[in-house]
Amino acid sequence: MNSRRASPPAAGKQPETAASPWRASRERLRDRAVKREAVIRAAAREFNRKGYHNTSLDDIAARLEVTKPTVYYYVTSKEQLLFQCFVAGVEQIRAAFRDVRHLEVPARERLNAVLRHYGEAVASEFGWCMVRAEDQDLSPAMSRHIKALKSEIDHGIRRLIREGMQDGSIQPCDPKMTAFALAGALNWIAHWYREDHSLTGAQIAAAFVAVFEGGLRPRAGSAPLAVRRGTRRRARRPAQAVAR
Amino acid sequence: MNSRRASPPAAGKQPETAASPWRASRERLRDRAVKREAVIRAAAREFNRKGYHNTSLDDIAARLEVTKPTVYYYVTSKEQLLFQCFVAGVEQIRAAFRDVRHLEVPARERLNAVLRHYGEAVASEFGWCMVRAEDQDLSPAMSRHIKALKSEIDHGIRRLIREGMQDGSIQPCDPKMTAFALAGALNWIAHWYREDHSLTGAQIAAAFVAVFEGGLRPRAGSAPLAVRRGTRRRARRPAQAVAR
DNA sequence: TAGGATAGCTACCAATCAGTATGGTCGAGG
DNA sequence: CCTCGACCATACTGATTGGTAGCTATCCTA
Repeated sequence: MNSRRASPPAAGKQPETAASPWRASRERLRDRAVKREAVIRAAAREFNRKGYHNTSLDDIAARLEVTKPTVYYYVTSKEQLLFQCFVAGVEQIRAAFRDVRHLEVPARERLNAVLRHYGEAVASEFGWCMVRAEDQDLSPAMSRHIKALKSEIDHGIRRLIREGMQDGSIQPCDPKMTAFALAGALNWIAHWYREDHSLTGAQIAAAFVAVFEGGLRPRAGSAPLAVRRGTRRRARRPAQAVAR
Repeated sequence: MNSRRASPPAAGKQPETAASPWRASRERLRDRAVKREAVIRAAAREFNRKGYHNTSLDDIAARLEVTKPTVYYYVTSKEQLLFQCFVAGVEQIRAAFRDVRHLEVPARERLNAVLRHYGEAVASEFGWCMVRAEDQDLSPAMSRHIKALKSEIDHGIRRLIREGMQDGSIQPCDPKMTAFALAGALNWIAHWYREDHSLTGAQIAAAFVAVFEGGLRPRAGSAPLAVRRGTRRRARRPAQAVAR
């Protein structure tokens, strides 16, 4: 599938106008891989802005100052484009699991680390594609592939939860439902983050982890947990959480 | 818009094959409102199964054993169809807020009650439409309308959180981020519930509320588990949470 | 300099689908 | 029995869009 990945897409940067690798015919033969990545990245941005179905390949091509057949020169179908975006996002999360595997800390802390990376990935430019890649839009084969990847991550979270329950760092709970709740909250970031960039992905992830960890019910000896009193007047901002 | 709503769509039932009010030309003149609702409900089911863009109005019509112009006889556009499904779902949540308004219990418990209803609504047949109604797919006017409704719910949750912080029933936290986390987790139910009906909507909502309340970190008096190492074998089940 | 590979473009096709024009059918009121 | 209007079907359009055929231009190599 994604053979020859020169470098992981390095989400999070988003140089905004990311000078398309064409233009200067001088560097035309540069490297096929970097162009391919530019295509995928451009697709991710457009999907993020307008959704998969509302984005035509002409749109993506225009964004790169190229024509549609050129896009097809680097990608075999629109479906594959979505799939590649998905993989780029998921890969960041898989990396997070690998990173914490060897840490010698309680499972809850390993889980927190994964969740933080998870949140950052969802807030990245590939987040939308990763979270919203619908099997309804994909061929059965790709759908299976995607489900397998998602399932892997899900079970990774569940495993950390179980380990935490065993080493005493996590409250006894239902691993499946808890994993669903955690992943759901983080996935949803992709829906509203685009319109509300008041925090970075890392800050959001950290805030979420704090909520998950402590829970809503006040703890015995933990009054001064950050946050000054003085309930802010509701700010009347456009942001919302219910959806998008 | 939805004038003459005979009875609230009563989600949750889903008589599955909900005998379309057509069929026997005998009852043709029955009641316009019930037919209109049947159209909306059928649309919700199809959207839920295949997604908005992968569902044609011919599909919906076929499901009702009718033709497309008939659908247009009860609805002005596909967009409006989605909008009506959205409203049907959101109305359940608004009702939940109204219900708890007068309860004389700590804000945390009122919040929990709302979240439980919220979760049930998302798991209902209108859940998908409510959660996935993309402003990208809608005209600016309807998009604004939907955002307003979503925002209303979001701020309702935030308000309950603030009230809970004031009456001491909720741990000090950032109301905005906490509301996002809660709503996100619940919204995400719509993604996977369709494939995993092992629990009812109410059970899921209850499980989630339990997680939110207690948090992951063990509480003082509640976890006598000290614990050996020995990572449990992973269970290898098909379900997943990451998305869908 | 011929030949091949790379890379991109113009022009087109075929399919899908939201939405409509038009006309038919059936029950009700006169 | 006859018209009126509610209701629904047949058959069409117009626009979009994923994808392709085939030509062209540039560079590398021999």
